[in-house]
Amino acid sequence: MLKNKAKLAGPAGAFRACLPLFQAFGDTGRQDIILLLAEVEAMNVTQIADRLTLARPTISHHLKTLLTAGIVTLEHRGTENLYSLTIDEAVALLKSLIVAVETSCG
Amino acid sequence: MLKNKAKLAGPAGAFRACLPLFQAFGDTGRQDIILLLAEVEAMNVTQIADRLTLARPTISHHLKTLLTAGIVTLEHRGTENLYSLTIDEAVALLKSLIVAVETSCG
DNA sequence: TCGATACGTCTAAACGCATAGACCAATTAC
DNA sequence: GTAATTGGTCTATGCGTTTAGACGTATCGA
Repeated sequence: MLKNKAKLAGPAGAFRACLPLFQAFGDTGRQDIILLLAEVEAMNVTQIADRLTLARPTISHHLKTLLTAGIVTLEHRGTENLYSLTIDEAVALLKSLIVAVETSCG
Repeated sequence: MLKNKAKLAGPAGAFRACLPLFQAFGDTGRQDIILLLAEVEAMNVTQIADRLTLARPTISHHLKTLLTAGIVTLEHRGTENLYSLTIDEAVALLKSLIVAVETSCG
C-alpha cells in the first residue's frame, strides 16, 4: 500500500494537504456560506441565495468548491439539494498542520 | 478601548481574522518559502531564489505578502534582507478558529 | 571612485477566479 | 399535460494574482 499525499511526513505534507482547505476558506463568499450552514442542519441553494447578496449560480459554484474540499455534503431531496456542513475533516487537517508546525518550528 | 476585528465573537470573527492567513497559505510558492524558512534561522532573498524554481522578483513579491500577513519578519543587514519565519501568531489564529468552530458546529 | 552584490519596484503578460445572466434538466403540484 | 419550483451548467466578463524581465537604488570591497 502506497502512502497517499495527505500522509507525507513533516510540515511539507501537512501544508500541501491543507492547500485545498486554504483556497476554499480564502474567500469571503464561501466563508459566508459556511457560517450560514453552521447555524442550521441543512439548507438548499435557494435558501442560501436568499440570505446572501450573491446570485444563485455563484452560490452553486462556491458550493461545488466546498463539496470538492469535503467541507459540505449534499443530499438530494426531490427537486431541492440540501447542503450541510461537515467540517470535522477540515478541522482535523488544521490540527495536523498545527502539530507539524509546532514540532518543526517551535 | 474598542474591540479590534480579530476579537469579534463567534466563528464569523475567527474566519474573517484568518482570511489573510488562508490567502497567504493558499499558494504553493508561498508554502515553499515557508517550508524553506522553517529549516533555518533566516535566509536572504537570493538564497531563497536559489533553492526554488521561481524568479527573484516573484520571491520578493511573495515575501511581501507573507510579511503583510505577519508570517515572516525582515531584518536588514548590509545589502541583504534576512527573512525569518514567525508563525506563532498565525498558529494562534488557527487555534482560535478551531475553538470557535468546535463550539459552534460540534 | 568603481564594480559587484543584493533587492525592491515598475511594468506587462498570462492565467485563474469570482460573478452572474441565460439556458436547460429534473421534480412536483394541479 | 402544463406550469412552477429547484438547481446545475454553459458562457462571458471583469478583476485579481502569479510570474518575471528590466531598471534603479543602496551597500560593501578594492
